[in-house]
Amino acid sequence: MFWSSMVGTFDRGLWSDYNSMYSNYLGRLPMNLSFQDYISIKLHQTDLKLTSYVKAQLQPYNLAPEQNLIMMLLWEKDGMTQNQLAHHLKKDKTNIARMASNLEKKGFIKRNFCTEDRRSLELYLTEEGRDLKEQVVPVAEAFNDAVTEGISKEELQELDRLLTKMQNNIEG
Amino acid sequence: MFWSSMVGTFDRGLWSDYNSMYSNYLGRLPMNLSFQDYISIKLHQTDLKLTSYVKAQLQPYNLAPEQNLIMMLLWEKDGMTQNQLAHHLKKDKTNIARMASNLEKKGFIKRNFCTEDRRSLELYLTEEGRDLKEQVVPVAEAFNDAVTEGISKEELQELDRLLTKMQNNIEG
DNA sequence: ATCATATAGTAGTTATAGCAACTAATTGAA
DNA sequence: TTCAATTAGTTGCTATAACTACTATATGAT
Repeated sequence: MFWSSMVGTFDRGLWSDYNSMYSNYLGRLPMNLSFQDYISIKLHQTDLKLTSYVKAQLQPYNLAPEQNLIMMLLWEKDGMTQNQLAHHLKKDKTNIARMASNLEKKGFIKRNFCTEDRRSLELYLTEEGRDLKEQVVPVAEAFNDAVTEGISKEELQELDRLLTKMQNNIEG
Repeated sequence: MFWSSMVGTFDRGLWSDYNSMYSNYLGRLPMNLSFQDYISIKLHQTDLKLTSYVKAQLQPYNLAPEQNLIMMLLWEKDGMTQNQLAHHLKKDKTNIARMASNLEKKGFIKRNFCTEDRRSLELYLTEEGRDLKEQVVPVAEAFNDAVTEGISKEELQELDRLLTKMQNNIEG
């Protein structure tokens, strides 16, 4: 995201021209602000980088990143409805519906209407989807280890706290 | 993003059932892990929340969040090429091309081929695009203030440092 | 000067994200 | 019991993001 809170610019003006490393390949352009100085942009770019990385890691298993989140939940307990998944993942139901539809097309899950509430769709793993767990969970753990390498539990808690605060700041 | 580094789960098992607040509306589902315990997911959700917030703030001005980033750069200096913008914003050139095309359709910019290099497109503000600055910059500043409220410079620097570390961790 | 290579931009595809509008099923209140 | 309101899911739309493949222009080596 953007504009949020400059970091590392305390000694220079907002639009200072310090960023000479860009001038190299931007040529005649007088460099102004580096958008990395805004914490929201940095946050956004970090998220994109992590997503892009894990996407590449999961590619061999024919799983997209967010599709994998659904699989992670189903590996723990399948039979969840799309609505329940939406609550767990804090996502719009339309996204869940489309991701579940794609997972079904790939043959990893089946969707059955719930007998108690015929509006609801329960998601169940297929054999193929169940087998995937053995291969994908290690990838997920390796990703986790890689991202947090050299970051202490205390630092992670602080990071979590600051992210929570930013979220709360724009709530209500 | 996901699976990255649990926070706040040091006293309970990975798949513990502590999260009773979900049990309320998830009904018969035995709650397992809360995905917020993974810092990458938290990061992703925070980013989405900030994006969604600023999107709503910019809606009255007919500017989408990332379109506004381009405008922010052009308000500082217009005449930049799409390629230069891509470097500044660290985005794929295809994204810049489509966003610039949309900004042109909205009448905020004009795209002219560069005379020295006829492959390049230089983006120039229209009167309408230039006038937008007066209205949108305060919105951006208000967003920045809101997000970082109650967060010290030192905390922002620490946040920036940890995000940088996570990015570096998955590089090369 | 010519031709291989590199660069700027476009178009197509897939995936995510959220909004509005819609259908079908359920629930709840009069 | 009946009808309004709610809920689960789908479809369509817009925006972002990154990949591939493509065109047109520049550049550089010979």
